Amino acid sequence: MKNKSIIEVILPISVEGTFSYLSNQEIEIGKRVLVQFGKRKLYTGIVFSNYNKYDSSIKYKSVLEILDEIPVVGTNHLNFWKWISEYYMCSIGAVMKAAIPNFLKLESDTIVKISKNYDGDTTDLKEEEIDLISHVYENSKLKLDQIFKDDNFHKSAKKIYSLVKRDILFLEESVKEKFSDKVEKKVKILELKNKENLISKRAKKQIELFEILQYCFDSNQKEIKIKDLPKHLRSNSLLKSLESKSIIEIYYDKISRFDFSNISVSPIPNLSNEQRQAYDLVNEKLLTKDICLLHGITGSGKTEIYCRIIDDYIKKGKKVLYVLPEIALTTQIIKRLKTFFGNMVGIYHSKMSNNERVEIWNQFKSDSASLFKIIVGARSSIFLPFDNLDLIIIDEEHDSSLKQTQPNPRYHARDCAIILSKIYNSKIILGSATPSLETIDNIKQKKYEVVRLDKGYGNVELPSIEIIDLRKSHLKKEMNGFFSNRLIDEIKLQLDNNKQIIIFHNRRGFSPFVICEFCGAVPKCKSCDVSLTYHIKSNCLKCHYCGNRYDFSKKCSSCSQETIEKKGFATQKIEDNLSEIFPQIRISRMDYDSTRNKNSYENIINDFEEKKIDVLVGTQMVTKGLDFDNVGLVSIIDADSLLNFPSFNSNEKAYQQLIQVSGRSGRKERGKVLIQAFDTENKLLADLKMNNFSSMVERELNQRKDFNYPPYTRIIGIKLKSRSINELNVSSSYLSKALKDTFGHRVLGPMQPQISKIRDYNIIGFMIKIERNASVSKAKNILKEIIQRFENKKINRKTNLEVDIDPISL
DNA sequence: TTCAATCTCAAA
DNA sequence: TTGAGATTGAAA
Repeated sequence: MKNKSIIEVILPISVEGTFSYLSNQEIEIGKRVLVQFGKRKLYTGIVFSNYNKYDSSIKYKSVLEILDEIPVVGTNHLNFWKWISEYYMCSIGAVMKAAIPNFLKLESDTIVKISKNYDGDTTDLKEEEIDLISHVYENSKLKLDQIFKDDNFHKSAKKIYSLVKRDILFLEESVKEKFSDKVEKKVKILELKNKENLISKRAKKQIELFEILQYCFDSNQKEIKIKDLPKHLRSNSLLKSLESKSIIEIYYDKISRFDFSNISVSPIPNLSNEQRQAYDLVNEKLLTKDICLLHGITGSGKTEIYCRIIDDYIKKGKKVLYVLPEIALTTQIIKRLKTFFGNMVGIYHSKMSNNERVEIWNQFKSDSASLFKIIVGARSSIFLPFDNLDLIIIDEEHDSSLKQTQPNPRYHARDCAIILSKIYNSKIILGSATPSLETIDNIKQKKYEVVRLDKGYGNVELPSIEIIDLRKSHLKKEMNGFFSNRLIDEIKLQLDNNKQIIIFHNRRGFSPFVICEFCGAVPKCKSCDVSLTYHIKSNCLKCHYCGNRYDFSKKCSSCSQETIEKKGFATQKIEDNLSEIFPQIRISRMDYDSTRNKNSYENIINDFEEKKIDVLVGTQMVTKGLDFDNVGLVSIIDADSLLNFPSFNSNEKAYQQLIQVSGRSGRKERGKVLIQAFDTENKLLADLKMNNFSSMVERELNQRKDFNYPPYTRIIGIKLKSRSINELNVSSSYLSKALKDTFGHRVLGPMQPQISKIRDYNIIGFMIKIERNASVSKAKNILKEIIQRFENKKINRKTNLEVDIDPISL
């Protein structure tokens, strides 16, 4: 093994550990390599370490290709990956999968070809084999998995392998580069003499083009972009003919997908006194502590403060990461940041095109002096390979979208960012109007600092909150559909004042369930344990968990009566109901169904901004961060559905959500919030009305303490999933015993989740509560052993086990 | 006997 | 995660 080094490689698969390969040269850590793994398949791996000892028990393969000149991630980030994989109990390969843009992960496809040694002799061949061969013959570059997808051949794996053995077919692995530079077609002007000799007088277009070129050339412009030419002169044949006369040369120039030209920026607006104070305080506190929470009520202008601080940082040549819980929010923030910081701002999230993501990524690789100084992104942006990072802002710190739930790694961007900040020695600002209890606890423990901002920007008062007693309204028959008379009057008033209205209801579709009024049967999804939601537009029943559609009919499938009725209400029905009451107004709906198309979300927002819409009805999509000036009223149609959610953090989440929606009202002048509820005695609503966040916090914290929930414990969630209920029961009682033997009373479960079956998989959950003063990592090690034993048991083979560290719900 | 579906294990 | 040899099960 002389002159060969052994390197450890991370592969993008969910198998524990790294893998050793041989290389005839030393490869820098963080570079991508192409390696074979398993019998055939080629993967892109990332070099994790060098200088390893030779181990005779390993059958080494060699690195096939080194894919990078410059490492694609630094050692800093690899340590970060390692931490994530340990903390969240998943393979480092799973972390790699989440971290690296898809186009940097090359994978081979198996191509089926006809062997050169095959002479076409069909004797000794079966009919199916001949079919197969001719299929391969007709389709060059046929992928193996394509054959299996083909209905005619989907069962032909064995045949293919036997034909391969007989040297009739052969399999080739092909790896394609996925990323491509964006190019621009250009023309270089070479020679402008002899126009008369070269171009015939009848070639009018050529002459026209020639003259334009001449003009350019004379004004000292030696090349021109095709797209700058007039449309009728861009044709390929026209350009080709000039090229053949050596007048021009056509070529392609690599360009960036992003605009780095200097655009004019406007100054950041001056801060109000309150903002100024908060700004000063944040700066002061960050001198001694690394993490500071900016606890500012909605509409207090946190963003301006961020901008100031960002500005300070980039003026010192430093880099800032700004993480938001959702992609939808990035567009608005980006717009604002761009006006202040121009093209120093970059975006990064999973809905961007693959090529764009690679380009951003490359911007951050170690040697390139990145043009972006600020990156705004969703949770995956914590994986960008910064060479240095000085400030991380986690906005809407409490938002559960910061946590990934599916697939592994189930990481929380806020918590990971804190680790990241230790690696880079950077500061963190958490922002929220309703901070998570975990964060509040960290402040109480003096781990984080906090700065409060209790006044609205421009001294706008918090919206007035009124709770409408639906019980009374129903009794007094003061209802019109789902709208109490009080609410209708208020809507009228707002409309008369030319104000806009947002109506929030967290159920999409038309009717959340349908029921047979004769026998009481509720149609459910075949694959999931959920009732089906009626959608009016497609007149069908949909399962909101797996997306299955079913035809809607009045006829009950269990008693055959024509008595199926739609019950309950969701956004579509509210929209309908409202337009009956107010036929003349413009209503729009914003939910998962109305924002399926790429731009529909932005279109709705824009229309609302431009006041083309009077009332916006929506699900939780409307609760987050949207900033409209003219909203006078926000209404929650049915608060009870938020309050009665069986999860340990449901109150916290409900409060956060209600505050969030309320905050959409009255950004410029005081707005109103009307909450319709049956359970008007609810303490949460009282706190909300009094804007008493700390009362809610104290009550919740006491509850959490009494019942051993976070932040007083750390939770490890475990889910078992299986097609067969019987097997699941067997596995779960096995696991239950194994867990309880070691963790005792800390184990909760087995328990049925709210939805016990999704996509034909039955689910059973467990929860382990680890005391705050106990070692979580020790617990994880023990758990790992238990899981190992669980998976080695034959009876559990068909059951999937998922671990979720710090789950946000059960 | 034969073929496909399913299980099981190992990969560096 | 993937591939393929081994095992199982049903059809013929």
